[in-house]
Amino acid sequence: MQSNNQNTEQIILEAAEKLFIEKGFDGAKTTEIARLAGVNHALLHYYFRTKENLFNCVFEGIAADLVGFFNIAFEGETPFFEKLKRAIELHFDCLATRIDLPMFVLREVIQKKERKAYLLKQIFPIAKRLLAKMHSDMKREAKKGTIRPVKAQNLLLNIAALNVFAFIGAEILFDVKDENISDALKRFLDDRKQNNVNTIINSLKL
Amino acid sequence: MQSNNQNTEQIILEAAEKLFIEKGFDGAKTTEIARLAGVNHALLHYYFRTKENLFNCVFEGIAADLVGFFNIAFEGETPFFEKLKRAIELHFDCLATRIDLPMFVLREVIQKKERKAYLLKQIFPIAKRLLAKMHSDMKREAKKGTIRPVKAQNLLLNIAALNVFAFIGAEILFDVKDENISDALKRFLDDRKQNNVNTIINSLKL
DNA sequence: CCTATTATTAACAATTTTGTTAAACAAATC
DNA sequence: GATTTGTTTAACAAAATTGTTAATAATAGG
Repeated sequence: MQSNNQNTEQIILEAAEKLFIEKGFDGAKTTEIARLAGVNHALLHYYFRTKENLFNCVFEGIAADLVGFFNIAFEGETPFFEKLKRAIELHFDCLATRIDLPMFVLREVIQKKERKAYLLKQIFPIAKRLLAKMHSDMKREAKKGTIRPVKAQNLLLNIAALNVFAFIGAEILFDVKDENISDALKRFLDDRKQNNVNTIINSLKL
Repeated sequence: MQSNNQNTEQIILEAAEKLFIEKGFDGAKTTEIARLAGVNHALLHYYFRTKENLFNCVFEGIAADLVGFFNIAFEGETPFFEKLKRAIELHFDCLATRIDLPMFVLREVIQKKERKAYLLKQIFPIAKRLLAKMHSDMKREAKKGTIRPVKAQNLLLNIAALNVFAFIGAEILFDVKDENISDALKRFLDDRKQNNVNTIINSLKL
């Protein structure tokens, strides 16, 4: 079953991604990754040189996705609360595509300061732009008297907290391995999504 | 510098706690724990037999603390919003005593299903009682028309999300190693604490 | 003070883990 | 078809990691 192909690299990457997400950098072993990928473990080193390197390939891809999720929202000229609702739901849906990504990134970022530095460097310019946009929108609304005076930073953190924690909670309360997204889990996430929108919006409304 | 004492066990436990929290079960090595404790690494096995065992001693202590934090709140006959405010602040303050505990427990619980089972078994009866109390209080308030109709489960999750994420955020945005709780971090946490109370209460108020 | 018990260490050992190397194998190029 | 280039494997090796054991040091009890 030797593939002798360009996509061997991809197969290793996919196995690595699965195990790194499941067990973390320290918990996942290169031998196990190779075994899961169905290749000799020397091949893993042939393609990626070191475990660290392989991990970074996985991590940077995921981090880029996750960072991008913040980029989409808060553009356009729809009314504020509509825009806010859309942003929260969009962010939630992005996270929902792989339930275990948020916890993976948090875990690895908090554990190793180089990764933290890497992520912050990615996030900072995006967050700054987003916060500026939110701030100006919120100032306008506050002047109109339609929302409470809340700092944009706090609103953003509230959204992140509620959305991210939905998936952390899901990992604690349900079995999220593999593709078995049970009905109970689906209901839980739907419920949390709606709750998050309502909680944020109601907390702002006057 | 041989202590030859009863407290050697305690010294090892403290070193283990520090490294397990910092690096996780897989990342922390028993040799390093012994070195940090200043003892021969055979002694670690003499007292705790296995790494797994040592970890459980650390973990169960911390988990018990963390679980207990939910137990204090929502008793007494003060007005609902006062009670709620007090509960949120108390929970926040408990977590604040060791900023890195929430992430530690989440990480380990999500990674190993035995630990998850252990924690859930601890949490379930407490959460059930708490939710029942919240539910009856909230029903009364809803009837009075002082709060929106929100499920107690969602309110509890919202509080947990906002409070826990304050410390996860702190770990990402600040350097939380050791005891150097910087002024900036202190301000951040104070700000988040107040924000969390306001967000929750405003999201409920009609 | 002698003995039994407990605490501690040095030395060892099995296994795991990451990584290398040289050789086999396949594919493409000339 | 020979040569070159890139892919894959088996075998090896060093270091790390967890754990054991037997001998030594300290302590307590009689």
